[in-house]
Amino acid sequence: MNQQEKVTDKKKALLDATLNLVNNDGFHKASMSKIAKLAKVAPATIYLYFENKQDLINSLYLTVKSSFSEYAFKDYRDDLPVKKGFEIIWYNIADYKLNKIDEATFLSQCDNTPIIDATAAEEGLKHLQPLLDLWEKAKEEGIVKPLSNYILYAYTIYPLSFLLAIQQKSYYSLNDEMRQKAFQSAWDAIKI
Amino acid sequence: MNQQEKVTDKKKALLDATLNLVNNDGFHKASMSKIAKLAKVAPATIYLYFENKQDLINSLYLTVKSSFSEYAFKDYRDDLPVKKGFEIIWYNIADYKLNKIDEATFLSQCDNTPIIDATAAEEGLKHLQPLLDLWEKAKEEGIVKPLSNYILYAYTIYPLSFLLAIQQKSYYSLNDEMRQKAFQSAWDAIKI
DNA sequence: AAAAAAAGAATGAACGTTCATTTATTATAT
DNA sequence: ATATAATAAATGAACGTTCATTCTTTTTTT
Repeated sequence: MNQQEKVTDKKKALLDATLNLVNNDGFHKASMSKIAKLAKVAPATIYLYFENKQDLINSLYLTVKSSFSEYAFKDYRDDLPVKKGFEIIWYNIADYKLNKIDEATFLSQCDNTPIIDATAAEEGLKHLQPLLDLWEKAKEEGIVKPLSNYILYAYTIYPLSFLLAIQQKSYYSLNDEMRQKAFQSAWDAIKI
Repeated sequence: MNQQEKVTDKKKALLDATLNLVNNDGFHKASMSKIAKLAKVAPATIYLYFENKQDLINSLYLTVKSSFSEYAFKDYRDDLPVKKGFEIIWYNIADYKLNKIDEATFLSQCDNTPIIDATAAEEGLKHLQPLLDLWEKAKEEGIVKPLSNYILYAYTIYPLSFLLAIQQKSYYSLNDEMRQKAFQSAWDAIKI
C-alpha cells in the first residue's frame, strides 16, 4: 500500500466514523474524540486531514452528496424517452435511499438542519441538474404538468425520503411490488 | 395577571426562545445560557420549569406537535365525504406549513434527527389518527389506491415539508394557484 | 539522519447543571 | 389595615465535565 492510499484510508475511516456517529447520536453528541476513537486514530490526527470540525462535516456532506448523484444517474442518457429516463433516475434514487441507508439518512439530516455551511449546501444543490433538464424537456413535450421543478421534485423524489425514514425505524419495509406502486404514484402525481 | 398566568408566561418565553435558537443555529449551538438570555431569564430559572435540556426539547416538540394536529383537523368531521375531508385536512396542513413557518421547520428538524427521545417521538406519532382513519375508509370505498398509509402520507402530506423548506430558503413562494395545483398532484398520486 | 505522520497529553473555553442567596408573593397574626 | 412570618420564584456565581483544538513527543517512512 503506497502513501497516497494510506492517506485516503485514514480520511475514509474518519468520514465513516463521523457518518455513523452523527446518524446515531446526532451532531451535538458526535465529538471529535469519539470520532477519533471510532476511526481508531488520535484526536490530533483529524487535523491533518481536516481544518476543523465544520470542515469535516462539510467534506462528509459533499462526499456523500456526490456519491449519491453518481448513483442517481447511473445508466441514464438524455437521449432516452422522457418517461423511460425518469423511470431510470427514480429507481436509482429509490435503490440508493433504501440500500445505502446510512448515507441517505445523513443527507436527509443535513437537508433539514443548519449543521451544514450555506456554501456547502449550495454546492450540494447542483448535483441534480440532469433531472431538472429532463423535466424541462418533459414539460415542453406536454407529457408532464406545467409545474415548477420544486413541485415536481416534492411529489416524485422527496417522498422517497419519508419511505427511507419509515424503513429505518423498521416499522415497514419496501419490497419490489411496493416499489413499483410507489413509482406509479409518483408518475400519476406529475403526468398529464 | 395571576400566578398561573405568570408561570405559563415564563415557560412560553423559554419554549419560544428554544424554538428560535434551534431553528437558526441548530441544536448543538442552542446552549442553555443562550436560551436563557433570549427568554430574558437567568439560566437557573430554566430548571424551575424543565428537568434538563432534553426535557426542554421534548416538551417543545410535544407542544408544537399538538398545536399542529389541532390546526390540521380544524373544521374536519369524519362524516364528510372522503375527498372533501381529505381536502380540508390537506389545506389545513398546507396553511400550517406555509404560515407557521418556525413551528413547521422545527418539527421537520425533529423528524429528521435524533435530538428527540424515542418516547417523545412515539408520542408525537399518535396525532394523525383521524387522517389514518379517513384513508382506511377511502380505501374501503375504492376511492383511493390500496396502498399503505405510509405511502399515502409520503405522496400527499410529506411533500408539503419540501415546499416549506424551499419557501423558507426563499427560492420560491407558493401562491393560491400553486397551492391548488399542488393539491391536485397530491390527489392524483393516490386517487384510483 | 531528516522529514513527515501520528500520538497522547495539555489547553482554555464553553457546556449543562447546581448552589447559596436574594427578591417577590402570599398567608398569618396583631 | 399593618406588620410579620412563611413560601415560592428567580437569580448570578460556581461546579465539575467535556469540548474543539494545539503543543510536544514519539514513531514511521524516506
